[in-house]
This record gives sequence, structure tokens and C-alpha cells, in this order.
Amino acid sequence: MNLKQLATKLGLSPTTVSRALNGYPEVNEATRERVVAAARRHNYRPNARAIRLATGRALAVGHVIPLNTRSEIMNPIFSDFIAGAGETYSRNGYDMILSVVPDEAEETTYRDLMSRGTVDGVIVHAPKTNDPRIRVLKDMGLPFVVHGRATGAALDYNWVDVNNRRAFQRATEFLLDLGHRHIALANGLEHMDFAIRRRIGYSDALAAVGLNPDPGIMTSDEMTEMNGHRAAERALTAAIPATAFLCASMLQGMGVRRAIEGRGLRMGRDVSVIIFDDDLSYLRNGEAVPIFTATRSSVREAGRLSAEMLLSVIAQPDAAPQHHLLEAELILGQSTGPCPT
Amino acid sequence: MNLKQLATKLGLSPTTVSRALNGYPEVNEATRERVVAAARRHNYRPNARAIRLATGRALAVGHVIPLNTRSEIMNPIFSDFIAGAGETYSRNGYDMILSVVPDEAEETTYRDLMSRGTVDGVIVHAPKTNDPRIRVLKDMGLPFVVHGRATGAALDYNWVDVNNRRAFQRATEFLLDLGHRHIALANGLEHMDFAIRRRIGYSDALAAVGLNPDPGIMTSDEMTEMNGHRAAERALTAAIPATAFLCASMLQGMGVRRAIEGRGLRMGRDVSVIIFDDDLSYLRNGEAVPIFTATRSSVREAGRLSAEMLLSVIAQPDAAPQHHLLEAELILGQSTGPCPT
DNA sequence: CCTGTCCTCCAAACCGTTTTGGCCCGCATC
DNA sequence: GATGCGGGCCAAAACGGTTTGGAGGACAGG
Repeated sequence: MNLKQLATKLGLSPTTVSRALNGYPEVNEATRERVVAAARRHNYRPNARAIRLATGRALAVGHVIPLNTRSEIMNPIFSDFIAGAGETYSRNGYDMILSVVPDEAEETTYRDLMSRGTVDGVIVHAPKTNDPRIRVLKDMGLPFVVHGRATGAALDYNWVDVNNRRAFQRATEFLLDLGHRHIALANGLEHMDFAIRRRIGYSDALAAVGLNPDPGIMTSDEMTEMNGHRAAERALTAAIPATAFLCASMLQGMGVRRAIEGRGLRMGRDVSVIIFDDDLSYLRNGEAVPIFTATRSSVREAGRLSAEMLLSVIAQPDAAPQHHLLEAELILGQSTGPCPT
Repeated sequence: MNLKQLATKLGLSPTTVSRALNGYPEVNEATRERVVAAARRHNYRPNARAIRLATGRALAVGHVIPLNTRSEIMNPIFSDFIAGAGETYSRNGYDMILSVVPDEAEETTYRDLMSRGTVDGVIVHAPKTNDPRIRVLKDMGLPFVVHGRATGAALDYNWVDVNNRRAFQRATEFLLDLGHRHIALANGLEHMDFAIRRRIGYSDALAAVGLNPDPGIMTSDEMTEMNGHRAAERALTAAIPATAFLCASMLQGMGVRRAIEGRGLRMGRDVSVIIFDDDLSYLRNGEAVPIFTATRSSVREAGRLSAEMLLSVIAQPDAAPQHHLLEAELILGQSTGPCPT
């Protein structure tokens, strides 16, 4: 059942039927109701392909997932972010298109999505320092929102980010207040922007009390359980062992906990741990009471917000760039306590 | 730059240009080269919206993600499956559309995707026993492939699945061979089809040596670390404590390990553990040598295969239903050993 | 009665491709 | 020299909507 058929069945022109269904004012209320009723009865659904061609809009947004050979982006964050963004899209009648491409093809993919008219805008994931994608997208004129920020980008652009620096600064301060002086950092890969900011927050807090970061207890690696474990083994057997840990992810925190307990120590009493908790649906940080003390910020919420921002940018492409800085909350769990003397 | 402009620039008709670019035979080789060269030079890219309308094909496939209030599908599996499927799609010029919808709207979403012509086919995720979606899609005539199977479905349909029953049967047999007689099962939610099959494999293996499953050491729950931990606590303090565990996921296995070590026992010596390892990119089961003995099957590979199957179904909608049963390999790690006497 | 203004509706153009149904010309065949 | 047959090209009709630019009629105002 298409528009023309519906129109003849109603004894109206396609024009009027189209207008009636799309809520234009120049159609009599009585006929509008008649049209709407008939449309429902024959469950007419306008062909999306035709609408897209006629209106020149794609009614779709893209998420380009570079399939790194060293696979970094296919991370645990991803599915929750997508869930949040996807909710927003479906509520607004937009499609979400995922492009999984080898990372060297990422730029080409953006160009393609744009020039073939497949999407109206894109979300940029996992920005690196001085990320080249920003310049490219800006030049192309394709609306985009970055999840995160890219330090050093000369241009202004739309982004949604967590205040990673402050989160880790507060967490470090909290550990310092508990008397810890040897605080290990199990960070993410530091070519990623968020990881750099977290390290700065950590260093700043140390510097504020006259401490220098000790490279012997700082690691930067993919945020897996095993790497967390490895980092903790190293920091716990250092010349001056760490008494506390700051972890960039839940998984790393679990690895650290394993190392702690594996040495017969108890987390929260002998060694303190704070993690960054992305509040993932399948990696809950405890139930009633959190296991880990954590800086928490929902990545799903970030997905929602990024999507909303992108839709608003698409609607008004010439508006000034928008920014949304989320604050992580510091939640108290069972993994922190005063530094043993 | 669109087809018409390119055509006039070449002094040809749109017809000929279109045919030249699409490799039709009725165009002179010399002109074809001229056209191709010009297309590249002006980097002409055909408008996807127009192609879709003209050909009547969506050149896109859908993945509908029901956003369960009890969030079951937004699981760790998801991102790897998507990565695998996405690779296949981009290689074949198809778009992947993700629809995140409240689960009561799932059927409506399928209807919409189909009747508005947004997709040419869909992948069905996380089938339950006697899953109603299969009947619905069959009736609609929308091509689909199920990732997993739905026990009890009367109709035949396309699916890609792992031999979950045999995997757990073999794992159980292996533990029995090592002398274990009290084998706990930390299963997934048993309204999910894969979980049922795994339990059957487990029970069958026990039955084969004359043992009955002990409900006191069997759990069925979401596959999280905490649930694994809880299940292990229970099974280790049962009247007759379990000496071995079969876990449906890596995360559960990690929880079980924590419980074991928390009681001062050692995994692999005092208590054996076998997990089902989906080979996720951010949850690697060890490096050189696996931590957990496991039945392993790459969910990413399953994604690739499902996507390929779907594309073939779309190409030949009337072919007989296809099935692809993957076998999980049993890999030996450090988490299993003879039953202590 | 004439004019102007709404209110409703419509015919036709348009979006950018693919595809159908020729057309023209050169060349071989009889 | 007519006929047949491909090869190479094209005009125009789809595809299924939206949007532009009226048209016709009712009704109010002068």
C-alpha cells in the first residue's frame, strides 16, 4: 500500500494525503481524520527510501567503528554507549548505522557516508590527542559529535565528555586524605585522550601535596583484567610498595583485587583501590553497597546525551559548537580505608 | 556531482554512464574507461538514497536490540558479535542498522523495518525457548537469521549456533575423567535457549555415569562476576561441597575463582573450573597459556557467519533454510586438575 | 455586483538513480 | 541491394514520496 493507492482509495490527491499525514495546516480537519483513519486501517507506512530521496535527508546517523588490528575500540564501553544513543535515535525516528571498518579506512568511510547521503551526521568515538578526524569532518561539513575530547585540536567542535581530570584528581585526593602516599596508577592507553586527562588529574593531586608521581608504580595499557593484575603485581613488589591503586576501569580493578588477595592481603584494609566505574549493565559494581570505591559516570547516559546533541546539530548545523561536561560522582565502597602504618 | 551532471560533462546520456559504471556489457570498452576515469576524477559517488529507491532494495540489514528492563541482551557478547557481522556487511556494501527499542516494541519494529523498506533482512538475537519472533518474521516474509536456536519452534529457519550441548557435555566428561563427582553448574538464565542446551549437556554427561544433577549446586542467573561468586560460595559450602565448576561465561568464572581463592583454596588444585569462553576481545582467557580450561567458540566468528548467511538468504529468499552448527573446542588451561581425595 | 481573501485541494515538477524499449548505424549475408 | 543482426547509445518511464505554484469556491467587504 503506497501513497498513490491510498489517495485513490480516498478519492483525494497524493498531495493532500501526504499533507494530512504530515500535519500540514492547509487541510481540513475532517479530511485529515478521514485520511489518518484510512492510513491506519490499511496500515500504510510511508516508504522510507522515497522519503529520504524526496527530502534529501538520510534520517540516519553513523557510528564508525575502526576495527583496529590491536582492537582497542571494541571495548566493554561500546555496547552500553550504543544502547544509550540508540534509545534516543529510535525515539526521534532516526536510524543508527554502524560501520565496522579497518582503521585505515576510517576517513574514506566518513567521506562515503557523507557523499552518498547515507547519514546526516556521525558520532566520533575514542578520540586521541590531536585527533585528525576532527579536522577532516569539519572540512567535509558533516555534522558530528565527539564522545570525549581531543586535546590539542585547534578547532572548536561538539563534544560530550566526562571530567576525567577532576574525577581522578578527587579520587587521588581522597586516597591522600586517607594517608596514602604511594598510590599506583593503572591507566588506559595514553594515546587515548581520556587516559591522558586522568593521569593529569592524578599528578596534579599529588603535586598539590608536594609528591611526585613514581613511574615505577604507574602503568598505561589496555584496560583488561590481566593487565590490572600485572600492574598490581609490579606495584606491590616495588622497592616501596604501593598502598593504594587508581584504576581506569572495573576490569583492571578486578585484576588488582586478585593480585592483592593473591598475596594474602585484604582489599580495603591492607591496600585501597579506587576504580573508574562506567556503570556498565553487565559489570555492576556491587549491588546494595558498592564493592569498589569509584568515580562513577554512566557511559549509557553519555550515549544518550551525545545522540541528543548530534540530532540538535543536524537540525541547526550553523549553531555554535556545543559542549557537555559530565561530572563523575565519587561513591564510597568497601575497597578503601586508611593507609596502614 | 550527480549522475546527470557527470553525463552532460561527458556528452553522454545518464543511461550510458550508469551502465558503464555498473559494468553492463552493452557499452563500449573505450567509453567505459572514459566514464570511469571521469567519475574518479570528479569523485562521483552515486547517491545511496536514489539507488535504494530505484532498485527497491534497502542494501541494509537490521539488528533489533530489545532494551529489556531487566537488560539481558546488552551483554558482553554483543559488541564482538556486531564487530564480526559488521565486517561482513561493509565488505559487501551493506549497511548495518541497529534498532534499540523497548522489548514490548520489538515486533512492531520488525514490521516497521520491513514495510517502510528500511532493511532487507534481520538478525535475531538471543532466542528463547519457542521464541515467537520466528513465527512473526516467517509470516511477514522478512529474511532473517537467528543467532542461536529456539527449541520447540515448529518451523524451520536459518540459524547459526554453537553446539552448546556437546560443549558442556564434553566439559563435564572431562571433569568426570579427572575424578570429580560433585560438579557445580553456574549457568545463564534458563529461559535463554543456549542455557538450556548447556544444562542438558551437563546432565547427560552426569547421567551417563549414573549421577544425578544436584540442584543444590546448580544456579541459573545473569552471567555476571557477582553471580559467579555467589554461586561458588553456595556450592563450596553445600553439605557436600563441589570440587569442580562449570561456568557459562568468563565473568562468572572470574567470580568463582574469587570465591575459591577467598576461601584459601587454589583453583586448579583444590577446585577445578571450566568456563565457556566466547573469546571476547577485551576478556581474553590468558595469553600464551589459558587461565581457564574452557570450551571456546568465537562469538565474533559467529557474527561473521550469521551475516554471511543472511546476505545469502537475501540474495536467494526461496532457498531451503540454512543451518550452521559450530563446534566449541575444549582448550586446556590451568584451572583444572584431578579431584583431590 | 465586483473584488479580495481565505480555505481546501490538486497537477505537476522534483529528488537521483535504474531499467525498459527503442533507435541508428555498420557490417555481414543472401 | 534488400535483409538481418549486433553493438552502442539514448529518451522516457519508473521508484514513492515531498513541494511548488496554482485553482476553484465560499464568503466578507465595499
